[in-house]
Amino acid sequence: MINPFQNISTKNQKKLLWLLESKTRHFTKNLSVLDDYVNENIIGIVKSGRVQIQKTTNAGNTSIIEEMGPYEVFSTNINIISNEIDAVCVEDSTIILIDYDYIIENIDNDKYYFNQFIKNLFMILNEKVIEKNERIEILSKKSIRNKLLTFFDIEYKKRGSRYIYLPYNFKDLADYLAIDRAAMSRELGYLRDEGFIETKSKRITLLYKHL
Amino acid sequence: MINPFQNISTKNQKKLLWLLESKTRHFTKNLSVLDDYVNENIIGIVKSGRVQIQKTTNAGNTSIIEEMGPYEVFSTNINIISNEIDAVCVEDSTIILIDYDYIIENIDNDKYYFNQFIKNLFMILNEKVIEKNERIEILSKKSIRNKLLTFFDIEYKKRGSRYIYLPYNFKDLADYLAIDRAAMSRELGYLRDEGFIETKSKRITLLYKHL
DNA sequence: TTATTAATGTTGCAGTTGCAACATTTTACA
DNA sequence: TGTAAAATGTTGCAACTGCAACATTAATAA
Repeated sequence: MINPFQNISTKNQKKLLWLLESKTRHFTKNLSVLDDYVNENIIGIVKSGRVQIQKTTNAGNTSIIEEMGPYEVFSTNINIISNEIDAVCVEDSTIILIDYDYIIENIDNDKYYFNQFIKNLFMILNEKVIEKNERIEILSKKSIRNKLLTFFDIEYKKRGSRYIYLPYNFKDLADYLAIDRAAMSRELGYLRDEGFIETKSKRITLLYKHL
Repeated sequence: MINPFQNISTKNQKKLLWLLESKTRHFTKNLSVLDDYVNENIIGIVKSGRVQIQKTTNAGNTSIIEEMGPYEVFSTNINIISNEIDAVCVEDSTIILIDYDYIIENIDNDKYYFNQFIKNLFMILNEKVIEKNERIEILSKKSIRNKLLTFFDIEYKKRGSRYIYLPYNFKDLADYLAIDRAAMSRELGYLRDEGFIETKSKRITLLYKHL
């Protein structure tokens, strides 16, 4: 995880935030962060607390897409794909809000801290693109089984371990894979029966050779 | 589309490319651009010609994910998700190749042209993320009908027109939506029968009210 | 023009999936 | 510890979808 302020001194951080006319706002638990900025391009940096990117289905169910802590970055562009998706504080939080256009249109290109900040954001975006690509690769598979196996493959390659610990529950995994939870549970059962995997609580063990 | 060299003079472009130790390579038609750089993070900028991001299925069929002309940017990180995907020249092309790490690790942060270049890349990445999000939103829908309708919605919002001209064929659209072409054709037929859309060659007209 | 190939449309069918409903297990917390 | 709530497992069923095979139409080049 890349800190958007890495290689920028505390003193310069302040200058930077002033230069970009950023706003630091406190949000109490359950408040939506970007509600007041619906049609703007806002970059949010979590200073303290925790923010969840949530999706609310038309049935009224909410699911968690992502959860972020201090110095993680979100934005309308990166995360808020549709009007079903929102950024919500799950604790009292302090968020730094920066207008994307202020970054792009700023002409003070000679400030070291400004350029470093953009470089950091560039690196963060690069990571986000990779994550999005992973998800697209999974979602492009046409069966639940292939979605699961692709997910396992990616996790295996990332962590280099046959043990996958889910940092969320199976409902959230099903949402991530865009499949029905019950159908996923059924397919996991088949994979278990066929000896491909073992599951114990939130840990999945990959038993197959061809990895 | 953002030119990665926008706001950088020709003279400074040369300095930049030298600073980043970039390589400008010529590729004849049908050559793979990133074959020699499989496990590296390479950014490619099309200088002349055309490059396609292609996917080859295990059955040996290739489909086009994206096509790019002069001053469009691709990279292993952004495009080459899996080893099924490759960047291939469809014409004789000249490509500028830059190592991602050279950009990140460069310490000459005081060069105007360097900072401007990163800013440009940041904007380009931002656009790519938006595109990826669009695709994820579509792929997350559970039925072919909803995938199509979501695709229509996004196109309508982007272009503001009820006419959608496909810049590719229906097979490529099916690949983009990650659905079977025949099943898509069937569903488009239903949508036609139910009066939601009209199709004429590669033009789709949206007839429904709730847009 | 005509021949050939590519693109698109159509359809039967079997397998997969979403959905709903309920059972069981785990977790949270009073 | 006990109890309620949440998470997970299970299953029948109808609908959807992928697949294959073939028909039709459009595009391309000789």
